[in-house]
Amino acid sequence: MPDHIVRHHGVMTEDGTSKSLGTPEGTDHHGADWNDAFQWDSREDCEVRQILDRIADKWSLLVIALLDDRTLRFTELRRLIDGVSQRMLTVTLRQLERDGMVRRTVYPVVPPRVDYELTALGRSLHATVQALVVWTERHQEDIIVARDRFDRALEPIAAVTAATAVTAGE
Amino acid sequence: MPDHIVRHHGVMTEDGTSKSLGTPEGTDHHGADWNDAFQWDSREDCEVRQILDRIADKWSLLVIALLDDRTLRFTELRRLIDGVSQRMLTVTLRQLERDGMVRRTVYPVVPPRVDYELTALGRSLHATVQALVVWTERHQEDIIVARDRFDRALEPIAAVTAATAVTAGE
DNA sequence: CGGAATCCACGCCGATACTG
DNA sequence: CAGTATCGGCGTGGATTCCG
Repeated sequence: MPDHIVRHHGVMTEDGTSKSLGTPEGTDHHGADWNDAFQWDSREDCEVRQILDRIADKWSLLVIALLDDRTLRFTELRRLIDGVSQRMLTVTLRQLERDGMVRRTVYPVVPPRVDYELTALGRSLHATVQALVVWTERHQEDIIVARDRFDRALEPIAAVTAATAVTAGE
Repeated sequence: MPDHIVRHHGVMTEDGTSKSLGTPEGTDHHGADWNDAFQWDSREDCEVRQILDRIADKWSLLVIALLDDRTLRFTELRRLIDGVSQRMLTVTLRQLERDGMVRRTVYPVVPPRVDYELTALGRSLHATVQALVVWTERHQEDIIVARDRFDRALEPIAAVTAATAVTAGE
């Protein structure tokens, strides 16, 4: 048995909710005691959560990063972002424009020319987003190692499960 | 015509790619000149992008925020996160465990007790994530205002479109 | 060139039932 | 209590077509 899974033995009570293992206040654990510690609002309809879902979007982060300090045309963005479809790029840019992150400029020429650039709000977001990107770059090795450990720890379990099934089946 | 949409008039050429509007180097714009400016890798199979997609996940952010400095049981997390299904919480926690963000501790008691807590890696991520949350909280008003402006600017266009359709139809 | 609109497939996710 | 397994809806997003 890998001891990093079961790291500590409980009191072997039949009640997992026993106070001897923590949980001081019983069931009343989601009242004011966690909320006042500047934890954010967990409600589903919370504005912050909706906004986070939007900016944490798969393509939004890329667009914001690429538009930093330079103006790009639609097709340029399309080329720079590997794997994005025309539809998703359009949708993403519209959302970012709606949220005030991106300014869209249409030139009345033919064929059309449309430029996209970050607004002040978008640039301020970029700084924070960049911090997240930097964190990811600096820790990606740790994450890869953790994944390998996790996956290798799981393989033997799968093997045992298969063997058990065979044994039980015959 | 709202002038904030067409903010600047081009040269009225028939070629939207005209150099007179910018784009100094012509089509060779995605070579080394943008990549060496510490811009991140835009390739779809890039590790950083995959990891970002994961941690920017709808539920992951909440779980990481809630596990900061405290250990929680499965059911506690379930109660604290409004709207999460048992399935998604399980999946999210497994992914976070696999990525080395969360430590899962199983107590061999009946009924089972499972504790979740952040690892050192998870805590370091939390700091960065928190910055993003703080940014969102501080700018949510700006975003709401921007959305209202955008939506109100769009309504008259829709009205004109409908009127035009009626006129053309009769 | 930069979209908008339509169609459709795939995958995510919720609901439900069952297990240890 | 803390899951796993299975099914099914439906939303997301890709491919395609057409337009200004």
